[in-house]
Amino acid sequence: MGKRGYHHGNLREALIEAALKLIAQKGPQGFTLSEAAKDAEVTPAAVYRHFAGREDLIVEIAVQGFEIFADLMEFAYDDGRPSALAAFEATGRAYLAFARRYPGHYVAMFESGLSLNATPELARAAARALAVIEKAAARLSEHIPAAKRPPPAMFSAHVWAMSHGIVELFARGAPGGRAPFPPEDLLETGIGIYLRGLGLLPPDA
Amino acid sequence: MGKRGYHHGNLREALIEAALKLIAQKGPQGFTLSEAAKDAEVTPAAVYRHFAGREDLIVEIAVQGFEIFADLMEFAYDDGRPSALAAFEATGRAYLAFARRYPGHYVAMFESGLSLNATPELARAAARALAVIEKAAARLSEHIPAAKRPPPAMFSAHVWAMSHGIVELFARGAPGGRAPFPPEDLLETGIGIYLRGLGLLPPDA
DNA sequence: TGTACATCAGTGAACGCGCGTTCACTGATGTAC
DNA sequence: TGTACATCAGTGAACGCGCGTTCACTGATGTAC
Repeated sequence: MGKRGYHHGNLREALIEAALKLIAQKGPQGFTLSEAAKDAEVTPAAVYRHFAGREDLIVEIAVQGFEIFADLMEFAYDDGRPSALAAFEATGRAYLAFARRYPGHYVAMFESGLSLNATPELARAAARALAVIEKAAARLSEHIPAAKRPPPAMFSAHVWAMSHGIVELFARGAPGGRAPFPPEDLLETGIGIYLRGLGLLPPDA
Repeated sequence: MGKRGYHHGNLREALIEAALKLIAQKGPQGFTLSEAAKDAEVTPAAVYRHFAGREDLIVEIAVQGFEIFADLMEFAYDDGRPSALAAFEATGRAYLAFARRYPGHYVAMFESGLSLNATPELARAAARALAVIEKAAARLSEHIPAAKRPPPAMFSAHVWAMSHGIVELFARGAPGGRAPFPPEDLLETGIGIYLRGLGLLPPDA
């Protein structure tokens, strides 16, 4: 990768990677600029060639995270194909896959105490990601008889809450310690039961 | 309360209260011993008359929290009265009420990165609290035909995940920002739909 | 192809700060007589 | 009731540390001629 010589070559990326590792390991508050710099084999002062400061680095990571997150979910949703239900379920799996594969991003996005309006760029990226979840829920809920249909925003809040709860409690080194079941199974069965409650799945599927 | 004079009177309690306030405000990593001491109008060194150190204070708070939490949920569960279903729902409401009324405790318990086995006392308190959730779920799930009954541990994991997700995403100053609905409503409707999916509530209740 | 030079990424020393923790101490409190 | 004394909760100064950030600098790189 060419860290030979005086110039690093790709310090910006190296700092982001180091920060991601640290954030995933010790949480967003435990992360320090100095340690990220050390990981990238560089003086702390060098960080300021690429970022305005500590906060700016975290924001950058959150922005990147929301963009990957939105892309992943959009890809999984695939514009509602082959069916609203299948697309919805794929989106849920993408949520969990993202949390699992990009733990540092996930933490920066949802646990750093960052305001999603910290910068316009961040606000835009976050809005795009959350819109995918809401669209998937809204489209699916059109299949529910209007009389017993919950508001789409409520539907998507339920699904998001269960997904987030499973990630926080069972997909990390979290407090409960050992997960009683694989998080993927928990999410699939949990959402399945929920959808059955809405009449979107047959009662004994 | 008698902070007159040289001796504080009830410094231990005052420190815990200050720490709770700080933890709820800035998260467990943002909390510092020195600031808690200042809040209690005392020198940082005075803390060491009552706690072995920073970690010990957090553990103490988590233990207290799990004990209040377990008591609240046991009271709400009321040994399964008047029915397994009603008791289960009351327990869920107690979960949310606890998170709302004791935010500092909740954060210390579930977001401080503390191992629940940090001390035997903590392990015991946590186990008692989690056992209430599991018992409520197990008793309720006896009403499901054995063939389509999920394992009780999975049932309670779902419910816990949705409760925790709602707390984290919508009941705090959290990322989503404004909650789309009151958290209490979200939990009630979400769990309601889930229970309907299990056949524990009539399809159109 | 070779040389002069502008650019700018990273250095290294320094700053002020607040942290957790220790230590010898002091003086208010409560008990024994 | 009054005095002597032991207890021990809180003080205040000090420590070493790592933090985020600044600054003048240096020297590798790449371009212009």
